[in-house]
Amino acid sequence: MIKIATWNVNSVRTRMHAVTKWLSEAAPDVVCLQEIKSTEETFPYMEIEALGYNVEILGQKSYNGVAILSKRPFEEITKGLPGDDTDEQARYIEAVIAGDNGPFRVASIYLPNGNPAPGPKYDYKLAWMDRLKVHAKALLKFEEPLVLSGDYNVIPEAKDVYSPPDWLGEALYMPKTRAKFREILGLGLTEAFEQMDGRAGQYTFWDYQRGAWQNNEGIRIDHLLLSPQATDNIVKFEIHKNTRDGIKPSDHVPVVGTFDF
DNA sequence: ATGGTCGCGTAGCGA
Repeated sequence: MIKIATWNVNSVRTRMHAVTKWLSEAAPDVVCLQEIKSTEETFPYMEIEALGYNVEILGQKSYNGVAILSKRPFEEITKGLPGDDTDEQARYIEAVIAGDNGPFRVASIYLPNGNPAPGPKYDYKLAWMDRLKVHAKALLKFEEPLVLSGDYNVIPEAKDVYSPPDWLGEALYMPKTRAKFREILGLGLTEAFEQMDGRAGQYTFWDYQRGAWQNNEGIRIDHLLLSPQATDNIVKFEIHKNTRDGIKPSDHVPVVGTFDF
């Protein structure tokens, strides 16, 4: 069994107390981190490697930054989303890892927020989603287990947000955003959540402001997108809500899939 | 109620 998790930690250095505790307790085999807000110079390699993980990052100072942690060695690493050589934001890293019955591929994705919409930031979001679609289409041709995991900054449906009317003008919920997300799914990917759960009100993010966590005013924006070969082999899906409690939590919680790879 | 909270880095932006 391979346990694959995604977690937007909102600064890996500030979150190390929570990250090390969760890694020890949940013991995932592969972890996709987003918003590490660190470069290779400042990333806490030692503490994470001490817990038994190999670490690869695409870092950036102050903003963004993604990482993949794996108990198994990496067979291949790709840094950056193809399709725009001028894009300097660190939002994509991909790895091939050996499973028990052959290799599987995992990506750590930090899709742009896109607010305010409309505007140049929203244009960047939509263009980034187009690039992701092109790349996902190419990856699906391998016909292998593939898990595209991360903070998509997309609320797929009304059931995935506490108050849909409040989000109509938000880049995370605008019709064009959701349509593009459906286009990506339409390539032949399945959302792990929809496959295994699908209920309304299952959130992965609660804002720091306005007592959102205490009032359960959340949104579901962290997703695992699966190729058919991964969908066929998922055995468990969990949202680790308890990490939203405690001292200095991230505003996102881990989303975890277990696979018979 | 046009606020409110984080993180980075030390002003103001991004979320």
